[in-house]
Order: sequence, then structure tokens, then C-alpha cells
Amino acid sequence: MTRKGRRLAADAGDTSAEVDFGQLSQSLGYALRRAQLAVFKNFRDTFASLDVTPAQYSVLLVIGRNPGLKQTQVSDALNIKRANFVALIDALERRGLAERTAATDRRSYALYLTASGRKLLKTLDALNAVHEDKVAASIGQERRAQLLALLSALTAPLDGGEIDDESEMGTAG
Amino acid sequence: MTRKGRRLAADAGDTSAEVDFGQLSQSLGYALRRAQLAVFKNFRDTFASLDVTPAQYSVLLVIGRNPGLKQTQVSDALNIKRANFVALIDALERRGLAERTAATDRRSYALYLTASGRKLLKTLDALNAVHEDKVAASIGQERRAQLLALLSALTAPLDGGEIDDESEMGTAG
DNA sequence: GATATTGATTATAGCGTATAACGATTTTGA
DNA sequence: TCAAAATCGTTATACGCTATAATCAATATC
Repeated sequence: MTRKGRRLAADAGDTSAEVDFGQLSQSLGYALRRAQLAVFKNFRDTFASLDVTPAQYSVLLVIGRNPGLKQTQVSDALNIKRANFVALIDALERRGLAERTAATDRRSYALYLTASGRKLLKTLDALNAVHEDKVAASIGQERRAQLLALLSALTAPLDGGEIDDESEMGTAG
Repeated sequence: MTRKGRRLAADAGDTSAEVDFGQLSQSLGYALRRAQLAVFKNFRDTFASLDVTPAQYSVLLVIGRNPGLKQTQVSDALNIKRANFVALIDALERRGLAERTAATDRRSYALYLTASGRKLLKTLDALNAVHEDKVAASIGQERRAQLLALLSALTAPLDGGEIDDESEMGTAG
């Protein structure tokens, strides 16, 4: 029996008592939020033993693949305000995973991973593959790829190019 | 060469300078996060004139569709900690949109929308339809439905049922 | 009727995010 | 060349969202 509206049993009122979610059941934003929280929770659980957050992994990954970037470049790429990036890179440096080195432009630093940072990143990449597999398990690789495609199709226009109020919409299929 | 990794032009270093995102480009979590932020931003923009947040809309909607629920039931349904729900419902009550009324169980309140709350909710529902249309415009109704289905298929198992570490995975397609 | 549980609340702490302002440095353009 | 503007990293700060523990009143349990 596939109920269309999402419903939950209320632990409190033991009788009947299910909650009608109305249009929330058809809301992309609500579904995205729930999915994102669930996936991030899985990520955090997977990475908990190494004490690495999603944001930290993304920073290590970007520095590892783009050695020598300055802070602004990394933070811009990851949509992190440069002011908030300071504490992030501080923590990674304190743990001996990344380092700020002098750049030709003396206002900035060139960021690199340390040997230990590169080594950890390899572990993290492997863990991340495990995490992605776990997440994809419920829908399978094919649907996972579909989902990725749909998400970037959804994100790109909202993110960068403004949506014109006057533009025809709804028949993009 | 079609670069597989997502890349961004660096505004700073004018030459070359694109950022390699590596496995982030194929990460469901990262894609979900970006999509969710983009969609929520669109929501906030759409609802800004009425000063209603996504959380507030969800509360009004659930109370409107389930009059008489107690705070715990609403907050549980929306995955809001009951402690944090207090300020939320306080604000709605202060604005004259919802009200706490005496319940038979005198520890709790029965929540209802006021007349003004019901009226606003109608406006919000209309606005929400506009918002959803705007969001769906980039991918069309068909793909929007696909996306919703994929998201709930992804969320449900991670959310409720634990994923067994020993279970076979990856070939669910 | 003593004890445990529930519902709402307060206080508090943490994290993520946002802005403004600052000092040092580099770039610019008159 | 030199003053003004822009850039880079940083600090301070504030807001929102989330999480936990503790409290009080009321109810349920046995």
C-alpha cells in the first residue's frame, strides 16, 4: 500500500494519530533537505573515527588536487566565506595535515598538504568510496547517476544564471 | 577533452587557474548540499516579502492540516527538537498566526491556526506552488517527479532502516 | 500513594554562515 | 612616482539552526 502523503505514527497518541504532510510530500526543497541530512549523517558516521567533517574533507581534497592555491581560491571554490575559512585551515594545519607557505604575493599563502596530509587523504578517499557505495546501495549505481545528473541540472540554473520571471517554464522535458 | 571534474574559473589568478574538484564532482552528498542550498535560497527569496522561513511554513502547513496536535507531535513529525520548537511556535503565536489552546492533558497544548493564520497559509501555499514551479522550470515536471522519487528512495533507507554492513550493495538497479 | 514518565520550557553550547573592519601588501592610474 | 583603490588574510561579532541537560507541572504506572 503506497500512501501518497508521507505519514508518521505518533509515538505519543497511541491511537490512529498520523500526521498529514500535505504539499510537503511533493516539495523538492523538503525532500532535498531530508536527503542531504541523511547522507551527511552517513558521511559523519563513516568519517567519525578519523574525526573529519565533510567540509574538512572537501578542503583536503581540493588542496591535494590543486597544490599551491591561496586561501581565497579554495574558499571561493567551495563556497566558504574567506573569513570562515581561516579557522578551518587553522585546524588542518594544527593537525599537521596542511600548511600555509610563503607565496610570491606576500599578502597570501600557498596551501599544500603535508606528507601526513597526503597519506590521510588517501584513506579518506577510500572511506569516501565506501560511504558513496553505502549511500548508493539503496538506489543502485544507475539511479545514482541519474540522481547526480538531475541534481546538477537543478542546481546550475538556480545557482549561477538567474531564472527569468518571464521565461516559459514547465515544459523542459 | 571533456573534463569530468567540475571546474571553476579563479577570479584571482587571471591565467589558467581552474580548480579540480576530483571526486567531489561525483559526490551525492556534495551535489545534494548544493542543490538544497540553491532551492532554499529560492524559497527564501520567494517568501521574503511575507517574512516566512521554510521551517515556519512547514509548521503552519502541518498545524493547518492537523489541527489540535500537541507541540511534541508537530516537532517530531518535522524532526525539530521540542526544545527548539518553543521559540518557533512562540513567534507564530506572537504574529497571531497560530495559538496554543488548553488540552485535556493539561501538560500539553493543542495547536491551531487562527483565522489570520489560515488566510496566510492559503497565500503561502500559492507562493509555494510558484516556488516549486520556478525550481522545476530547469528540469521540467517529468524529471522533477523522477527526482522526488529518487530522493525518497535514497532517504528512506538511510533515515529509518539501518543499512546492514554485511548486506550486498551496489547492484540494486 | 510513591515512582516513573511525559510535555513544555529554560539555559546553554556548538556549528555554520554572514558582515564589517583592520593591517599588510600589491595594483592602479593620474 | 605616488596617492588611491583593490586584494589577502585575519579578527570580531552576530544570527540561525541544532543538540543536551535540567526543571516544573501534570499524568501514568504499579
